[in-house]
Amino acid sequence: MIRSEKTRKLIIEKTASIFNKKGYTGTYLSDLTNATGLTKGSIYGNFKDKNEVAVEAFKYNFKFQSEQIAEKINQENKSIDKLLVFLNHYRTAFRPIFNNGGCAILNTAVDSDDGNDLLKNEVIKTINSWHQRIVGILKDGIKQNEIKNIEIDTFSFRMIALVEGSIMLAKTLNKPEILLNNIDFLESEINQIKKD
Amino acid sequence: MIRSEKTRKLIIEKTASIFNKKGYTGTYLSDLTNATGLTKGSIYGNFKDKNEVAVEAFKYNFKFQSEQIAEKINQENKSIDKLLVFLNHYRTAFRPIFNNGGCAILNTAVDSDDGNDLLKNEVIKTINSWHQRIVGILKDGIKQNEIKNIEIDTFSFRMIALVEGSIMLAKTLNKPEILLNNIDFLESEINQIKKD
DNA sequence: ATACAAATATACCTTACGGTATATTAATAT
DNA sequence: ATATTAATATACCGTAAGGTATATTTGTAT
Repeated sequence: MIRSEKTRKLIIEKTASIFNKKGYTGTYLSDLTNATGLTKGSIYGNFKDKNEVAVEAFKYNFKFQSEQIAEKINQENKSIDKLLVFLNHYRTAFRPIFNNGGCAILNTAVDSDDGNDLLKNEVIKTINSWHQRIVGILKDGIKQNEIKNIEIDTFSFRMIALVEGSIMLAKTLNKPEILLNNIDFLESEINQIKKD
Repeated sequence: MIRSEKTRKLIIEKTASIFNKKGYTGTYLSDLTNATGLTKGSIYGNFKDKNEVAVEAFKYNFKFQSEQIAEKINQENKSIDKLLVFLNHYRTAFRPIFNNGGCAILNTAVDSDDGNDLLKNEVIKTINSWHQRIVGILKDGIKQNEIKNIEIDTFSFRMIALVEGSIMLAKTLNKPEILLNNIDFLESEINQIKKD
């Protein structure tokens, strides 16, 4: 790895959780230099501007979670099991997620929704790909005759919405059981769409 | 109304949606002076600091919604109908809510979660009172033999979580149907806890 | 060992942030 | 009409924001 790539990586890794916690406007260049031990000159030598760092930080935060989930999902064969594995991920992952400032999608969606188009577009792309991932699993399950013929779009967006809303509540109120209970609920929902 | 009260009201009303859209750090004193037509001196004559304006703006944003809901709820007698009225509120209210920058609870929760304790505590108080409101309706319904003996806390937090998560998704993706579909779902859930 | 390029640091710019002491204006009571 | 108080505006701080031109250092190929 050439030097600049290494530095870019260093900057992204060290600042990702800061952006997630404090948001785009709330994260200052001084936060970036403090966290990395680098100077502004070095950061601007590797990134066009603060916005580019923020976008990369968001991608990193999401990737960090999605890669763990993808790994678990790929170990399962049946669609139902893939969905359950995905859900169960949050039962243990919520602690590190909370420590990292919460769900990056939720945070960045709210943060960028009124302004900052670059970040907003990135969030939209990310949600869509997450959604498509679930849709794919459901479609496959229906094809394989494992899953009933449900409204795929509605079901998958419901899963995402409930997970995101639960993360917000659980983190804000410091009540993890809200998340855990709603995962229980979604699990029972998933078992209900299972064919016999 | 004495002059200062009038001005405080003016400042809160004119800046509430700005705070909701741009967040605490993202809203500058210059935004406040531009929106109100007042000077910094006048604003600081009526508020201790920017934080106090932000807290009042949040309260105003929430009140704006909750008062409409409360009015509708009070017109119903049966617990089930109160819950349905509350949910159905969002079918039409989502447009003005989106134009105002989205759900104030969601936005402010995310915005204040890592830092700004004043705002955060206000959000927590607000969520708790909202939750208690739903809990009260459910308890009453059970007492009156209208509603089955369900897990009140779990059920009410699920409602809130799904509504909040749906608002986030619907607004970010510009797909109101996500919210509407999930309201449909919650409606059917409510009808299921109804005693025959 | 030296020349060259790539990466980083230094020093600085402009702008505007949040906040405040003071001056001015507007309302009120006598 | 005048004195007093309340409300608002003016003019100003100190600080730090985001960003950049230039100097310096570090790595690399010869």
